[in-house]
Amino acid sequence: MALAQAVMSLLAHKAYSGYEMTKEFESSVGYFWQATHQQIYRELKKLEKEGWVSVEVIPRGKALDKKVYHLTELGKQYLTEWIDQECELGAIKEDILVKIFSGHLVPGTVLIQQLEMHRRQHMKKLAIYEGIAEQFAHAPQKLSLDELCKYMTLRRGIICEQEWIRWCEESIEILQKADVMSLGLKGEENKERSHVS
Amino acid sequence: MALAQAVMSLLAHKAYSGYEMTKEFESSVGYFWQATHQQIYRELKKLEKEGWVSVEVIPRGKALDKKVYHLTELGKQYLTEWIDQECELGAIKEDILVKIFSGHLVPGTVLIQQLEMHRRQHMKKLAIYEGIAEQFAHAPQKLSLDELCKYMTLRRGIICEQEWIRWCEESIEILQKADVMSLGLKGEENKERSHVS
DNA sequence: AAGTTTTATGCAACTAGTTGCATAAAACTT
DNA sequence: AAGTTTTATGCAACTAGTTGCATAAAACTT
Repeated sequence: MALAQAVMSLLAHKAYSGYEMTKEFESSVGYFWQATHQQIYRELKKLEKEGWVSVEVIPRGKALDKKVYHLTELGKQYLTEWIDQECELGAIKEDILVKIFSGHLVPGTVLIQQLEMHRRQHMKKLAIYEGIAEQFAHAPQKLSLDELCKYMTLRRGIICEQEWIRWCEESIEILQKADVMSLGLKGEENKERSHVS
Repeated sequence: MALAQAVMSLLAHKAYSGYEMTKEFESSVGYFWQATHQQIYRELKKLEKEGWVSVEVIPRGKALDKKVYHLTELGKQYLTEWIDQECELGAIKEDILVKIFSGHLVPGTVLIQQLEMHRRQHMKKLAIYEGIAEQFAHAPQKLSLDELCKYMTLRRGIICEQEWIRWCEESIEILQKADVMSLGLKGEENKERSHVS
């Protein structure tokens, strides 16, 4: 897996402590890679052992030392070599699709409710991404290569959210049409049943 | 995690042996949930213990017995209740976005190459999905609810692939423009360097 | 002044998922 | 006839990821 590379990818921009990096994984990087603080602290230790990152220890009195991690030349070399290698497509694990797949077990209204909830969740994410995108919008031609790279990953996030919303709307429409047409009775039946039980 | 539900979701359509289910996870269900044969065999045993699936043992002489799993009424009940519950968005772990995120470390040509490879991979997947979609296309109005549900998940797959392709093309264009404009020299520099080393 | 939240790091025990095998019959290929 | 592929199930050992803690200073809130 590429947690090591995701961590080093962040360090390629600037130095981070474990805590700062966790925050980053909860926001910006979070839309293409997830990790808990536990994973991050452990990974940073592993990367240090390999010589891919170096530690700058900052004492904080009686509290545990703050440790700021830097990408080493060796780490940078490893990362650039990894980028040039062939990679697989990311794994997809979507609860909503599992639900839709066995959706014939429940009344159409339950599916529509799920799809509407899902749509709202993606609307929220889209709003967040569009907020971040504004930072880049004011000077679109003057972006440095490193800003441009961040912008491209953000664009992917925006497109992804837009298409989830489109699919939710399309699916709700399909279900509504099906309910009116051939499955009208079945829908009523189910409504009655859930009323009784 | 929802491996249990993904397995039961398949059994909601028909009975499967572990082997048959593995094949299904490699193709149809594979575009929204992945699992190895090991995970599936173990999960089926777990589900049997819970009483959510029942086993039909078919002897095959000297070879190990074939075990066909069926969804029980209890399992069906559990699954329908799960469908109605709130769920989180799926986790995304995309190597290609990690690569782009630290893309300023490598020459633009390397990124473009990666994006083109990625585009080809999604084109392949799209072709497969569109092939499956043809089965549904000949009688679009006459689909049963259970076929309709499968069709909706397929639609999601198709939209997803199309948008990955769109994003790859957009990103390649952005990089090419940036190379010509402000970063032309840097690109040349990098080309020279890779020529020497 | 007391209580809560944020910053900051880490251990231990757990569940989930992966990799590399082993076995063996049936079907297909050269 | 011998070799390969497909069907079919499973163990053991591993790595990856999650959950529930514990600690403690600094900053903010009532």
